[in-house]
Parts: sequence; C-alpha cells; structure tokens
Amino acid sequence: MDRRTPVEDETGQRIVPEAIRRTSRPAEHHAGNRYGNRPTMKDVAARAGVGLKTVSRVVNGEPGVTPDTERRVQEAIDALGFRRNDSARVLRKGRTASIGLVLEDLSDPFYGPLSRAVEEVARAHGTLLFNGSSAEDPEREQELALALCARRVDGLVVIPAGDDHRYLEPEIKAGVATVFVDRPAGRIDADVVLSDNYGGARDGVAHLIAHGHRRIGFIGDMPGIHTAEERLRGYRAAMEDAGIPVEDAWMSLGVTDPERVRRAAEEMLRGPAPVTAIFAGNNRVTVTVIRVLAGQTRQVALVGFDDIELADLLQPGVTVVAQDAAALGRTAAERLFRQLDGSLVTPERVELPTRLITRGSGELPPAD
Amino acid sequence: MDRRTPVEDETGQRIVPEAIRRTSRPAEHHAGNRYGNRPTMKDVAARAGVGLKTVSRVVNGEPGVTPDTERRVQEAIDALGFRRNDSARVLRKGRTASIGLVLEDLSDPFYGPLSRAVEEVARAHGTLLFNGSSAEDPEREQELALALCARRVDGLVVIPAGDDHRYLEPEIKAGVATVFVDRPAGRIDADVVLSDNYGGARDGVAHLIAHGHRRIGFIGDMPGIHTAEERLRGYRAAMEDAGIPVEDAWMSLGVTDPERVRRAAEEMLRGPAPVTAIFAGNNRVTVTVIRVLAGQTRQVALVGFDDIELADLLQPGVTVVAQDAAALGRTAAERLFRQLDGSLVTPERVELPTRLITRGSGELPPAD
DNA sequence: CGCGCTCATGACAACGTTGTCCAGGCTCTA
DNA sequence: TAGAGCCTGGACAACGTTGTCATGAGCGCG
Repeated sequence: MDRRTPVEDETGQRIVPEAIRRTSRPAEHHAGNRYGNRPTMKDVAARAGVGLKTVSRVVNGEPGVTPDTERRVQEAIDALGFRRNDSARVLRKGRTASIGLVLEDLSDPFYGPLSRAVEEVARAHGTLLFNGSSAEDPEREQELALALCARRVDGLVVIPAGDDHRYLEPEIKAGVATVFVDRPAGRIDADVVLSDNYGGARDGVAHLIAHGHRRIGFIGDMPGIHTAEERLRGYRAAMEDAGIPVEDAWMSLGVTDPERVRRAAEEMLRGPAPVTAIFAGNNRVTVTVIRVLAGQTRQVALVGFDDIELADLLQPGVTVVAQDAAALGRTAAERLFRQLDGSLVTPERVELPTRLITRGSGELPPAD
Repeated sequence: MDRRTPVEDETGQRIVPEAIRRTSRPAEHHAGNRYGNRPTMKDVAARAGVGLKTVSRVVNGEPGVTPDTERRVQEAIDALGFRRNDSARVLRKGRTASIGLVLEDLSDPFYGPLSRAVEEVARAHGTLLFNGSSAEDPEREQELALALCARRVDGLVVIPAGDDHRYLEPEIKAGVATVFVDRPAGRIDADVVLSDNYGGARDGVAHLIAHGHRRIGFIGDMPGIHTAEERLRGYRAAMEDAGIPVEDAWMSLGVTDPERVRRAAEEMLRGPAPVTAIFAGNNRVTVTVIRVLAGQTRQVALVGFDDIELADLLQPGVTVVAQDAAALGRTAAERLFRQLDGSLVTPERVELPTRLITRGSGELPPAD
C-alpha cells in the first residue's frame, strides 16, 4: 500500500501523510490578491512588453497580431501560468456559456443518464453545466433555480418539484432560456418535455388485462405529482376500456417509502378477492414490490413503470414500461439551445413515447 | 392528454403548441442590454431614490439601513424583478462560491451517489456545483478541469481519467483547492480519497478461498487504471496467502465491454480444469458475469467489486465487496472545504474501508 | 516625393458589484 | 447650548476583461 506507517482514525479511515507542499497554502491564501496572486492580462502585457489589448487578442485568437508579438505574448502567458478570468469576461460579454440543471436527486438511477445527456448537448455547444438536486422540495428547487439565475446561466433545465413556477417569470422575460422536463411547469407558459406517462401506464395495464387479469392493483406516488396522476389516469383508462370497475382497495396512492409500499402491497394480496397483478407506479415502488412478491407463495403478475437494472436477470424477468431518460434530457437540452439561438419561439409541449418491455413478470397468468 | 390536436413528428414525439408568450423572446434578445434589459442596482437605486451602495446593503442584508429606506428599496427590487448579478460580485469579491466536479460518467450508478454527496456538502457551505464527465478521456478531463478553473471555481473534486495532473499545478498554487477521488493524482502532490481497493479485493478473494475454492478467475479493467491494478494486487495477495499459484488463464485484464467479458468468462469456464469461482473487478463486469453464469448448468461462485442494485433479489444473491460511493464524495468534499478555510494544509491520502456483503453467490461450494 | 491606405497596437471606457471613506444629521451629555 | 460620538447614506475606485476608437508606422502608387 504505502511504505509509511498508516494511522487508523476513529472512522476506520487509513490516513497516510504525503510530502509537504513546497509552498504552504494558507500563507499564500491570506497574502496578496484574492485569487492567490493569479496573473492578469495586465501582468502578461507588462512581461511581454505589449499593451493589454494585444494580450486579449492573443488569448482570444483574434486577428491583427504579428507572429512575433504573438510568440512573445504566448511565452509570457506560459511563464506566468496565466488563465483568463471568465468571471470578468462574462461581466463584459453578457453570456456565461453555462446552463443549469435542477433535478430531483442525482443519485436516482433515472436522473444520471438524463443529466449526462444534457451535459453532452451542452458540451457540443461549448457550454458548462451546473447541477443541483431539489430533493423533491419546491422551496429548494426555487432557491436553486434562482441561485443559478444569479450566476447568469444562459439557460435552465428544470425537473419541477413544485407546481408554481411564476417565480421564474422575470428570469424568462430577461432572456434565460428555460425548459421543463419530466413534469410540466406550473402556472407559467414554458417549454415542456415529458414522457407519455398516461399512454405508457395504459399500455402496461392493458398488457396485464390481455393476459387475463381483472383484479389489478396500482401503487403510485402522491396524486399531487403530475407523473403519478397521469399514470393513475392511464390505469383507470385501461380498466375502463376493458369494462372492469376499479375497487378502491386496489389503489394505493401517495405511498413511496419502502415500508409503506410493502404494507400496501401485502394488503392488496390479502382477503377473499386479492389482486392477481400489480402495476407499480415508478422504479422505487417496483423494487419494493418485487421484494414483497418474492416472499409470496402465489404467483402475482407485475408490470412496473421505469426500467430497472438487472430486471432481465430476476426470476421471472420484470416487465416494465420504460422511459428513455437520455432522450428526455437530450430533447430538453436541444430545445434550450434552440431557444438561445432564436430558432424556437413558441413554447411547446413534447411527449416522448414509452416502450413496453416484456420479460416474464407481466405475462404470468392470473392465479386465482 | 391534451384537447388540442396532437401532431406526430418523425421521431414519434407528440408536439402540442402552447399559448404564445406575451412578449416574443427573440426581439427582446437582440435589442437592448445584453441580459435582456435586466435591471441593475443602479436602476433600483434610481427608482427607490437612494444611493447605489444603499441598495447593495439591502440586497446583502448589511446593517446600517433604516427600516423605512429598506422597505422602499425592497419595493423597487420587487417591482423591477431585480436579481443581483453574481458575475460582477465574483469579480469584485474573488470567491465564486462554486466548486467543480470532474467525474467519469454521470450515468454510471456508482457516480450518482458520489456526486450527490459532494453536492450536499457544497450546499451546506452555500456553494454551487459544476459537473462534468470526462468519459475516461484524459484530454477531456484536462479540458474540463481547466474550463472550471477559468470560471474561477473555488475548488475542484477530480476523479482522474489520466495519470498526469501537472497541468493543475499553477491552479493549485493560485489557490484552487483540489481533491482527487477514487484514483490517485498523477505526478503531483495532492489530497486523495480512495477506497481500499487492495484490501477489499483481497478480502473478497479470501472469502472464496475460505469456501473451498482454489481455481479462482479474475476479470478486471485495464492495468493502467489504478483501481484495477490495486484489485488485481489484492487478488494475487489473497491467492499467495493461501499458497495457491495463480495461472495466467485465470486472469483477464483490460476487458471491460460486455462482449469481451462474456468471452473471457466463458473461456475460464472451459477446459479440463475450469475455474470454480470468479472475482469480478467492477460493477459492469459483475453484471455481465452474472449473465454468463445464468446460462451455465454448473454452479460457479461469484464475488464482485462494487455493489449493484437488486443484487439481493437474484438467485443466488450476489456477494459483493461494496464501496461507499457517498462516503467517498462526502469525505472528498469535506476535505476540500477544509482546504479552503485553511484548516487543512498537508496533502494526505485517505483510504475508506470496503465492506464484504454476503448474499449467496460467494458462498457456493466449488463444483468440480 | 508625397499622399492616402492598410494594418498592428494601445489607451480608455464600460460591464455591475462591493469596499473605503467621508459628509451630514441626529442624539447624548457636560 | 456646544461638542463629541454615532448612525445613515452616498460618492468613488477597483475587480479583469472586451469593444471602440485613435495613433502611428509602413507601404504602394501616382
């Protein structure tokens, strides 16, 4: 590992001292300029014996500089380790070449690919990405979005936690391109990119019905959340299309933490006329339901909204209605940049299709 | 869905026009100030009939303003929709209250929680987080890191893709706090937070040996990657400790894409003396190996490095050496802020322990 | 040979904010 | 009532960069 003696601290971390830095940091920190003596264009100019503006020209690759002068300037830049201060540049130019992404929780496997997709589009436009998690808290969403606006991001991609986004009106008016993803914006006209939650859920439930099920349970998120509402609506529509009256005992809403999902599922599976199939309203619910079903003797069919990793390796494989998270992110980001270059003016609502992936659990026959 | 007629475009997206915005954006965009007529403190001051600095005081909650004046200023702020321009603030103050995170791939489930943990610590320090994926490309890592430095982030958390980070030396000298995570920095003295890859792999392999295995395969990433090297070293150490000579046919290195992992695994399982257990070097390898083993008639034991979701629901459950991605991120971010407040001066190397989670696949007896 | 043209270069202001410093009005006390 | 001290408010410079414009040298051409 390391030849020096390791010390074990209270948390079990092994800490090994490295060589001391040549220059101690704090001293540098408190002395001199705020950026720790960072050279500016002025310094470079002085060293190269040229004017300030000439340095600016070289740094930005503008024409009108003799090769000889350019060489002198470049040498000074390298010698001083100069790096342009983009804060000042932004102040002057007005564009920050950065956009913000406000999502719910970066550690949710659904948002990783979405964020990555946004980043790739941003990168293609020479733009950096700020990231922030709202943790499903409307206040935190607003705080984050406004903090990003204060940083003068050129645009915002928002996965709404709240249902009132009027606070963004002045920003949008001031030119901040804005796209909402996954859930629609509240009380404001704006670009929206969604999955077809209604259609996806309807198809998933219809799939169960097609395999002979009539008593089908639905476990989903709070009705206040748009996606949850749409999926419930899809469930109801599929049932109605098949002429099956839905019983209250089959529906569990606003249930999201594993313990309550577990109880809800177990309840549906009890009694004289238990459900023979369950439609799970999102990936977290699906995972918990799988756990519950694994402990049951009777076979219960399952279709989940959102794909989950390794779903194909379980016994049986988990049938899901999959959204394309990357496509959501990509579409949103592309629309954002089209707003920025002026080619997109009218706010629209885009719905991406979902895909039913059959793997076994949704094709089990009813076991009454 | 929507009562207006949906139009289906070539990609199957359904597009529904929304109401036209009251003010058309592009016109606003090209006319007037660069920020689309954003009010400044000067505007607020004029409207409130006070001095510029007084507005600044109110905005920043500084003392020395009568309640009456403060009210007038606040009214003007609300009326104009003023939002402080942090770019200018940064230029003046020198601290951006933002840090950068350069990681490999945000859509990898290992990095989501890590990123989220960094964000939480940042948030606790009133700091925003830039995110960027290097896609395992050293050049792109450097490009990203330097772009973040040009934005004058206060600090950088880097998950190295390359093995030479001397390009960051001027930045570190200039006061950019820097912490490397998951893999050590190359050719530079810096703070590093790692998992105990060597110890974890050794424990995992020793676990297999303790269950009677002697012919144990190892499938891992390129030897150039630090974590892969350490894990291989752990494998060798465990084997040596048990007095088992390792055969070349048992090791497959530099193999990471599913197809080649599949071939490597199948090869190890062929022949007169096939391996009876496999140690998988990372989460992606583990998943592919699980797929291969699912197709085998003979039972083969498996221990994987990195935990994977739903590992407990498979048959058998997958035994893994788990790293705590969130702890890595949290530790790194905390050290970064300790650098910033000056309480951390000497670069150190911190190693976080791993945890062996037994779920069945690692406890299968050898089937020769 | 001189005129005007091109081109490299630099001086200067401006971007929007905050830190410093000073002015003027108030209160309190001797 | 005068002087000291405090409190509120504002004028001004500075942060590092870029856009505008002026300057002066070099050069071609009549």
